[in-house]
Amino acid sequence: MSTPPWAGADGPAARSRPRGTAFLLSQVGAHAAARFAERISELGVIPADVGLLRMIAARPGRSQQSLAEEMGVVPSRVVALIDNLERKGLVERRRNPQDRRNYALHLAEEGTRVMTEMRRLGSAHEDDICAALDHTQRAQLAELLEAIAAQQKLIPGVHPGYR
Amino acid sequence: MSTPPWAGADGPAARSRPRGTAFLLSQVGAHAAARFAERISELGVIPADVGLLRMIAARPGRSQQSLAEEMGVVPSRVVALIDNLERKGLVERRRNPQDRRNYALHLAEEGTRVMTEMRRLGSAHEDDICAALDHTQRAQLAELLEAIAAQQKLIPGVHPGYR
DNA sequence: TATTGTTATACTCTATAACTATA
DNA sequence: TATAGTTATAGAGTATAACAATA
Repeated sequence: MSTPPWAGADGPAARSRPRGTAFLLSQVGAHAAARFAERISELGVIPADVGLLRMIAARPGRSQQSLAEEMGVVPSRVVALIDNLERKGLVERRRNPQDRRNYALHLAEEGTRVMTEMRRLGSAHEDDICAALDHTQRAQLAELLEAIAAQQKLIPGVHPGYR
Repeated sequence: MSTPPWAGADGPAARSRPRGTAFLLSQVGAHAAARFAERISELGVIPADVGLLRMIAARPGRSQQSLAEEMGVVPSRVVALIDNLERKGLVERRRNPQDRRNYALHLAEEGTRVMTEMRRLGSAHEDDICAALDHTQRAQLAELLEAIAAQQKLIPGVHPGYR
């Protein structure tokens, strides 16, 4: 790990001033993301897979192209990701008889099962990360973060770090 | 970008429930980290460099080995990072006459100048990220994040994502 | 000629392990 | 024999661009 400049110096003098909020945000955020990745690894998926599965579940039959656009990645990246999910039996590529150029992507049965597991893990993750806060504080934190997210024009549900 | 499962589904029904706090944390945190990396790129350094410079500034004369341990990376990784900083004239490798196996690392003049710039950028970054919040809210956010960081046993100033 | 998906290629990042020089 | 640092190598991840099939 490295220490960004806004982290405060190492000496006792510097320790006394409050650590930067932006640094704390990115430190705690990275920790949360790492812990989540750890958790879902037991399902054999990576964070990018989680996003793909959710996008397919939300709109079954969509094409790889549309996923690439929404994820902000190049189509060839989606090929590899879907290859993986298909090999694990989580997703099915079905030929579209109307337009045989693209695939209609669907969750396989195992994919649906994994999605259920992911929701369970997501809840546990939430409780783990917020264990230090009571119900009121969690709501407070969420409110503050949502204010930042809105002002920074972050798209709800889209995670710039998970590709 | 992908959407983790705790992000809420895409449909209107799912939109209605509050987005997970853990997701928001990692989303906003990743955004903050990316913006910071963007900012410091004008200085020609990456986040890992920033950490190295700070560690060297805090304890001049230390060895590459000690940096590797504190960063939690392999020594060969430090070689490349210091190579870069030396090539840019930010850091000097000085032979230790007592033990000619290791180097004593010091900031070069340019390195000190860059550190000053980094502090300036760090302040601007802080104001940018927290622009949506007033002074009281920033303190509140910092308090909540510090509670999480402490409970999760995060080491102050050590960023798991910046290596 | 345009579009979807795939493959080939190359580039970056990083870890492992062998190696050099010093002790 | 042990330690600090370096280099060589290989592997993962990912983007670019050429390509095949279909429209």
